[in-house]
Amino acid sequence: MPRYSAAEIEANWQKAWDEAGIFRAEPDPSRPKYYVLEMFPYPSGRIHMGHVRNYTMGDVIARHKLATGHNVLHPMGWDAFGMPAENAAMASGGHPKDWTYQNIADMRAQMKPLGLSIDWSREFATCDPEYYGQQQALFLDMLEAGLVYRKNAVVNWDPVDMTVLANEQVENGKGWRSGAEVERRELTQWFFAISDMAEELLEALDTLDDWPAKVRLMQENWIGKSRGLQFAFGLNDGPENFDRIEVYTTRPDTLLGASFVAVSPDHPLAKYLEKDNVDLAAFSAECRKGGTTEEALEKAEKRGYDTGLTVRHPFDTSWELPVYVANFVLMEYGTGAIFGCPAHDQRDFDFATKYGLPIIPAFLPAEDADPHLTEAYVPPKTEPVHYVSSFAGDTWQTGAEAIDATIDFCEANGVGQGVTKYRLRDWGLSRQRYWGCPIPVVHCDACGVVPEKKEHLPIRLPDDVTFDIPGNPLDRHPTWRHTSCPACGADARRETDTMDTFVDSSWYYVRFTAPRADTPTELAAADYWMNVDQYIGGVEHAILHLLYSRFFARAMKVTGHLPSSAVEPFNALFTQGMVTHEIYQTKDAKGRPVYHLPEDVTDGRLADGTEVEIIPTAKMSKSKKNVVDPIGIIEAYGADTARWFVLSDSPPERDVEWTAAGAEAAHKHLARVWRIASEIAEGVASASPDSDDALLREMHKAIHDVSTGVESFGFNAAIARLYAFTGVLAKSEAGTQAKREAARTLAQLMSPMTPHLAEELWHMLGGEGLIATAPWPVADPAMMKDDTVTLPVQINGKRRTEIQVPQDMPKDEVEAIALATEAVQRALDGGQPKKVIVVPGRIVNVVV
RNA sequence: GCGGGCGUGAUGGAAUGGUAGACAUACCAGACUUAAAAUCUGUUGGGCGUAUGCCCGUGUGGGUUCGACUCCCACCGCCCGCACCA
Repeated sequence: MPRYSAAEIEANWQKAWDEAGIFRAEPDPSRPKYYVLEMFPYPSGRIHMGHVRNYTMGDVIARHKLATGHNVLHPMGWDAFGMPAENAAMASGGHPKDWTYQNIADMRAQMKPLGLSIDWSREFATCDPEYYGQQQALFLDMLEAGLVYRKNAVVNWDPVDMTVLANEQVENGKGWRSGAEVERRELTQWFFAISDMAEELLEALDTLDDWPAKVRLMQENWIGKSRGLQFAFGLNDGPENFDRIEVYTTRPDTLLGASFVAVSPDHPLAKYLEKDNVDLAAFSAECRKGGTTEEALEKAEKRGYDTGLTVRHPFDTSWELPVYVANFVLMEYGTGAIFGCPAHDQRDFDFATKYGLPIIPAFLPAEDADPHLTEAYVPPKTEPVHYVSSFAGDTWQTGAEAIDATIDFCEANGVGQGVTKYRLRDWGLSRQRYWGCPIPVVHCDACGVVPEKKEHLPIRLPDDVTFDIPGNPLDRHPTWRHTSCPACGADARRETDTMDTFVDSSWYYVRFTAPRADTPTELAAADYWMNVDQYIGGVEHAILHLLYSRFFARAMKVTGHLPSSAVEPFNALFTQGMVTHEIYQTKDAKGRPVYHLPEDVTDGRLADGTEVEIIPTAKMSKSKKNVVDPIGIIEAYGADTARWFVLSDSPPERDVEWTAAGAEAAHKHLARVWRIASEIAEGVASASPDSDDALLREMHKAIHDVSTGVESFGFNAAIARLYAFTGVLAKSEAGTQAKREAARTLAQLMSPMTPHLAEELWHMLGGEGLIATAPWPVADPAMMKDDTVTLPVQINGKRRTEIQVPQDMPKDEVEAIALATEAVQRALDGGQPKKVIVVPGRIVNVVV
């Protein structure tokens, strides 16, 4: 008997699928549609195990849906703009375009052997002019709809990548890509008006039942809704045009505990005062350059500069409070100014202690509590406390009640308004880079900023650029920026900024529904295919990409590029875990760690016998040398083995540890299935198909459990059931006919995970056509049950014995049998049970 | 600091409130073999016992329940996200 040869099988069946065109997706009203999408890859040049896991999961869903009669759309493309291409060009002198397209070709070639059920006819890269030209059209429509605007703003400047970053792209004060300390610069930039949709984006999170709660929560926190009071303190003897300081607070109930007002160094008042005050200028400069990293903030002292100015308390104009410029007040949030209440905020308490400011409690735990606090008193908002003076009758209130009462009181007395604020800021999309989608506008001396005409699109990137000096090559290109004004025809300059690459990935999922359309989208196609039914990707995109996409789906509805029925882009989201591996480490002469590749380590030793230290497990990374290359695995064992392994053992949302032993075992199992099926196929069909109840039962259980597992991302449990079924099949004494049936079902159940092997088995066992399009088997609940069932019998909740009873025996008969058992009789010792619980088909519990 | 999640054999992990440890790995033993590989079979939570069997066991302590890995409370540990957000 020949051995299981994955290489041969896999190439053959990929060809067969290709020729049959079964993964080509076209609208078909006779079948329910199903759009499954994995987050498309950045073309780095090499696929890794994370890709394999991600795409395999999507493929299992897609193939299962195809077999259950759905019209499946399962596309693939390339998130192809971005810095690495430019960095590569700078390092090696090539062109980002060549580098990117070569990488795409390489990665496509590496991906194809995986046998994914992808409609490759819909493939595109975001750097194709056909794609980014449509993105420019979309941009112009958004501009017209007021969803994009230009403003002068303090932005995050990445000094290494020499470009602006969105707030979401700054992590702990560092650029998300370069890791460089982000600087603050004032520039005129383009912004998407995402914050206008803050409330809608927040509210709609509740409708995303099939998203991980964790991701919804992260977005909720990011949007950061808060309700508070905005009001002003009157300023005494302020400079011209400054007669008040607006503040925002979420704890207006602490107003009577106010002891100072502090403004940000970037507040207009501070900036004004700075002009004539060298000390303040120096203080502010110090604050601005201070790092914004976590440690820096933790350690940074809360410092203030006393401006000498005072403000009047809104409820008692004779009550004067000092005005400070303080390093911890952010211009970006609220009004850039706060009032400090040391009694109920630890940071304010520290500040007040340092500068000798009064600490006045607005409320206390009890009427007779000591008002001299040694630290800030901050009870939960739901806990009733005693207010020293109340804005609403009752002096015993919870914080939440007092806040509402205070806002009502202030509004009634014209002191301020209750306002809702969001932490979410508008999305700055301008990037001073070459390898991105050009922003299609023109700067004209006479007309100002003018949108490019749609018939001029795409505004193509010039090919003749150099990367020998830092900065944006578009800026210094000799001719590219020179153009004429679309409005008046005079000489004008093109915008040289390009779009953030997150724009590209914010609408690609719609483009897949009509990838060659000469408008950004085709309404009919979008209407048919959208929304994405199942989206799969890494949790690292929980905020950026997913929030931007949710914004874009709404924006595209406004501009008419999506039907009004569309609301959310992704009905269901699954965030899969990473593929990890042990790290092998030795130390060099100086005690520094040296890492070793998995293939260089055998039984914990290097080839020369040196013992390596095994560091448990971590995400695969080049620097730690714990990367297992999927290509090597596919060559050694075949794609089906790689696919089977990444799905087994660990639940898909958790990390899975790649082990050589596990991969080996996966391959052995597939070879075993192949062997079992071959033997069955070669067996002479017996005239009388001897059935085997145990086999049939296991088969129907497998159908049920695998179907459920595949539908609910329980791939590991589905695979466990398949192992069990295989074991029963191998041992079955049934006639060849019955075994053939069972083996065919096994092949079908395995087909989403190991599609090539499944086709081979199907073919071997005489299945009709392709297994990929064969109807998915249906479990018969009646067949899953045994005629008799083993019931555990508990005495006082502890399992003592078991009984065999017919499946449908009435409760009282089961009870009688249970009571008659030796174990129960012994426990009763002649007495009567206090209680007997019989759960049919489950358990009997006797309480004595 | 705020928010969320997770703690089960040597290991990855199963388990609608109903036989804890499915399935796999690893280990051990056996069959086949001159031998090895491959394959097949069996054992494996801890303890006591010749044995029918008994006791303990899902991070710790308590609670609800006939019955708790599962629900509730407190604590311990680990992981993740956000964070000078007023």
